[in-house]
Amino acid sequence: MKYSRQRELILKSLRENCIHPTAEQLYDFILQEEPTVSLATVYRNLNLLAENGMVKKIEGLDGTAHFDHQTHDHYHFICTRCGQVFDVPYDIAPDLETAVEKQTGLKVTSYDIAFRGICQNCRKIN
Amino acid sequence: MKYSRQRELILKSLRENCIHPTAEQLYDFILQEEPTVSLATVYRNLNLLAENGMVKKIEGLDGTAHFDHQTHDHYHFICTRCGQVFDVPYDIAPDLETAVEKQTGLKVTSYDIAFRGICQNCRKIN
DNA sequence: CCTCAAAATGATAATTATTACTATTATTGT
DNA sequence: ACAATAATAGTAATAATTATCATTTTGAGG
Repeated sequence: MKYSRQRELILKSLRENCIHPTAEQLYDFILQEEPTVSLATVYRNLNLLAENGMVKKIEGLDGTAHFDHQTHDHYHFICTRCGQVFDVPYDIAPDLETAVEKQTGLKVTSYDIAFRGICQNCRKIN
Repeated sequence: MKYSRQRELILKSLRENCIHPTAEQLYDFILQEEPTVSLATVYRNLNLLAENGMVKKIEGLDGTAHFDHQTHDHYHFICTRCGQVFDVPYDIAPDLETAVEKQTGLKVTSYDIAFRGICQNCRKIN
């Protein structure tokens, strides 16, 4: 994997954006700093970075993929009203790989949990 | 919600298909019995049935939505080689809603776990 | 510091999954 | 049987993502 200015910018931008953005959201953000990057480059690099474990790709929240600069184990909660994504700490359910393997014999290489609900902000409003 | 022959057929077909099919897979299956149903009808009804809790919509496995006739609490494992989806029993991690609420204050209304790995069949082959 | 092969890019076309639209048909309560 | 309402088939439209490809950038070796 060779260096590229664009990839560095994408990674830096993701780290500055703690909202778990989609590729398109991150693209819009990046355009402000560097208006020549291509949407395809953003998609390409986010997937590449995810394959290499440098970022996390989160699927199953709302149909579109989100990206997370935090790579340590943790889960996610999406507010079904405002769409905001929150982190859920790993220790609410640690070591599920082992639990699954014990019960089913299936060897888990990765997994995600997508929690859904209404966040505290939206709950207040209504 | 009025009765419709097509919806009944869709539900019946899903129950006969324990492979957690996508809308399109189920559509192909249904065509053999009833060649006049529309793909749109399959999508419409699967979503409708899911909203009413009669089937489960599974997202986050591989980018496309799968459907499950089993409505009781359980999780899923997808083989990243052959794409087959397996059930994972609920008791490997029960009552996560409460765990999340205790730790974060967020009220969970639903959640899914998508486990990934290589299934036992694929493991044998390679 | 040149050269060149490999990798990355931007721009856009293509694909895939899903939803929207609309005229027609089926269902159901009266 | 009638009318109101919901559902359908068929297709167009949309949204998200990936593929393509000509051009540019990177980095290792002479």
